[in-house]
Amino acid sequence: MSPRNIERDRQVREERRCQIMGAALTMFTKKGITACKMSDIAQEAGLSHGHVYNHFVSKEELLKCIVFESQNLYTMILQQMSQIEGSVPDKLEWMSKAYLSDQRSDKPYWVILQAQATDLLSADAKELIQQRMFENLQRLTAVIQEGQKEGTVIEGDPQEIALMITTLLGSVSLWEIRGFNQSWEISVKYIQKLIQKN
Amino acid sequence: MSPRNIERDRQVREERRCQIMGAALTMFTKKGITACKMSDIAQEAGLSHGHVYNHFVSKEELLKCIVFESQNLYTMILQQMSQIEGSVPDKLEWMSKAYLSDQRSDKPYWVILQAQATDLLSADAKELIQQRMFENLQRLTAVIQEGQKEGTVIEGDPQEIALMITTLLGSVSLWEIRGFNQSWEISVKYIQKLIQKN
Amino acid sequence: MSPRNIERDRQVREERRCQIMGAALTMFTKKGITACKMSDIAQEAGLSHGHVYNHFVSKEELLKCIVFESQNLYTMILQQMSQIEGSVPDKLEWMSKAYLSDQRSDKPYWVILQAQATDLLSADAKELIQQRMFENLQRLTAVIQEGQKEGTVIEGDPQEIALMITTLLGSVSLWEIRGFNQSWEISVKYIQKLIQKN
Amino acid sequence: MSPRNIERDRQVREERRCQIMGAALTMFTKKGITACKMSDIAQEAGLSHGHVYNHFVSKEELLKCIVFESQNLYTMILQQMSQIEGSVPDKLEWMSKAYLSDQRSDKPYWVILQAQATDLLSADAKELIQQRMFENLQRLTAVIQEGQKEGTVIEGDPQEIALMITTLLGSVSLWEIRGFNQSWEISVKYIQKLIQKN
DNA sequence: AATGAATGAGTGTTCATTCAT
DNA sequence: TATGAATGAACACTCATTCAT
Repeated sequence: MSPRNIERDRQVREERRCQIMGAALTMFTKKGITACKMSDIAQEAGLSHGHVYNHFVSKEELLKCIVFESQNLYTMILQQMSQIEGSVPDKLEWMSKAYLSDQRSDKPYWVILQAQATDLLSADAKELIQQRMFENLQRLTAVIQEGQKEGTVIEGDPQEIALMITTLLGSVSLWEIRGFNQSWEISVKYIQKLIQKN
Repeated sequence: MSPRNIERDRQVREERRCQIMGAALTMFTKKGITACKMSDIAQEAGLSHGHVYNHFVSKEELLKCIVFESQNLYTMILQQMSQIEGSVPDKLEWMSKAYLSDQRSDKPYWVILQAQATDLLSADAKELIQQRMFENLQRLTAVIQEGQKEGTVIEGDPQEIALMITTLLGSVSLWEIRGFNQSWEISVKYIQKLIQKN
Repeated sequence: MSPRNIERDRQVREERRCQIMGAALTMFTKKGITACKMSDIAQEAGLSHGHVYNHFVSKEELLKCIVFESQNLYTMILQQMSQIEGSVPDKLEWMSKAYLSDQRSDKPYWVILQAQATDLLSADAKELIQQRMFENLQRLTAVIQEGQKEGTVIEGDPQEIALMITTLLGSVSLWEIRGFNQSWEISVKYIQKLIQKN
Repeated sequence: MSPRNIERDRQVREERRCQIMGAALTMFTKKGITACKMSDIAQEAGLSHGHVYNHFVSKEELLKCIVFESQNLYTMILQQMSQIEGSVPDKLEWMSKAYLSDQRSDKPYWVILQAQATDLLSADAKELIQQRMFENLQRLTAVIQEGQKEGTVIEGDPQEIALMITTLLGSVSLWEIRGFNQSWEISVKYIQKLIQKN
């Protein structure tokens, strides 16, 4: 009735939404997006499967939201990196650590990978995901160019280099899933090596 | 008694088997292993879905065979690499090209990745896949050690280096799936960069 | 070419037919007629499943032949009984023993029972089976009447009594299948008791 | 939280369960357990086939429940029989009528028979069914012994006699299925005859 | 909002039957 | 005759989605 309650309701609703998305990311990671049932997600989130549909109209919609959210997080990391003080290699080191340490058992990269390879999503949705990926790639490319200008990053097509780093980070994040018990931390120095000028 | 040509039959049977496995690798790559139907595979192979079961008792069995076959191919590439004349960086270059060029639209790495994350396979099967992965990693590690001895490869834990190379190769092989149109060929020089002594 | 060979061929063919029918009776008993595959039968008979179709056009046909054969055997037992020297109770005792001892692990009654309750057979076929059953029932009824005339069998509707005996014999033959380890032999004396005049 | 009436839900759920079990007994009787489809049962029960699985995890499970339920009903009849006033022959007469009249077109004995002979059920399940059958046989045996003590039942191994009665009841209950139109009622006097002292 | 009963399209798998050899 | 590769209709079972309460 009072505006207080309306605001409160909106907040609660938003919380539920996050709760579901978190649960979905966890379960999509654990079971794979096709094998993961809506009821798995609901159970992980602690509510009934019917109720999930009060927040997301379909599994497809839910997946899209998760993917976009994950991409936004990556965008934010890239933006924060730009504002780091220091050389470009320093920035990249910070970014690598931020990207890899952020994840516990959830693997957003893994979910995006599956999303791009399933037919649960429409071609349009996939296109949009890809476009956002490119935007993030451009953000990284810009930093690489900056590094080449300041002479701290190897020569070569900056987009190639950015692509190399992005995909390598993703693959490293999958070590846990694949049964490699190495910590992601060791990868940071090799990524540095990859871009450093001799 | 039998009016059939036993030897001929055996050959045809073997061919059909390969045909099915090829089709399965293609379709698993294209649709994802869970979303890919047995009838998709049958259609791609040009036979009825029922007949697939005369060669593989289940989808699980078929997946296992494909994964093992793919791992065997990688093993063979690693073994051939060892016998290449030249320095270790030369060997690694040959191996990278062999690994990446071998694939057209089929992405064995992608299928293995999914296989490790699906619950279509039993824990036992996954364990076996992982074990074979480690064996291949050891083969690569040995070559890295050789390179360190001959002084052409950077110092550092050789297994870490091998893991980085493996990871990089895998991540590059997914470019096509993810909608990056860059050719894999540019990646070879980065592997060289990764291992080169400064 | 020679009549010798033609005759010989006919014999061999007839043997094959019996072989298949025997295998089918065994396997229908063991697995149930719906669950029993044509290839189970072929394997038991020692030939390929395709070859079964050179002797029986379908599973339905094969089942019908077995049922008719089993009914014929029962008919023969009933006919032989009529020619036994002695009182009607003696005849019935002989018949009970002949019926029950004839079977090893094959249970013709069990197969007929299933045949009457499955939709593998057409209504027409079931009707025919039932008609033959009635014919056999009439044969037994006649003997009961004879016994009533000679004063060795209880009064009452002779067809009722015949039905009682027939179905009881069938059920006793199923003891083995049902896990009762009692020998069928003990049942004979109770059947005697059932019909004897006080 | 829940806008549902828990108690009401439980009741409805229980009703549905009974409804399905009843439909399954009917259809298993009519078509045979292997030939009977889950959707036949669902249709008979007036709901979708998918929903059956919300109550029984599999066809096997459903069959087991029906068999156990049928055996429990028989157990109850045997227990009630023990408390009947009168001689043992009176008790047996009551029991025979209770057993045979209870069934309309459903034939629990027929379903149990099939259950013991199909490979739909595991060996363990079959064992359990058999064990319960023996328990019921023992209950009947005890009554026979009682009759022998009071001098109203013939001498002889009481378990043999109990087995004969059980067998006879079963065989009579199949008359309808086998196309014999005789009423079961006539059979009651034969059971009396079977046990009566001369 | 919140639940879970209910639906039915969809998928893996089986098996009777056909037919080229 | 004899084989087994090949087909496809059929069925058990699953799960996203809907909706009455």
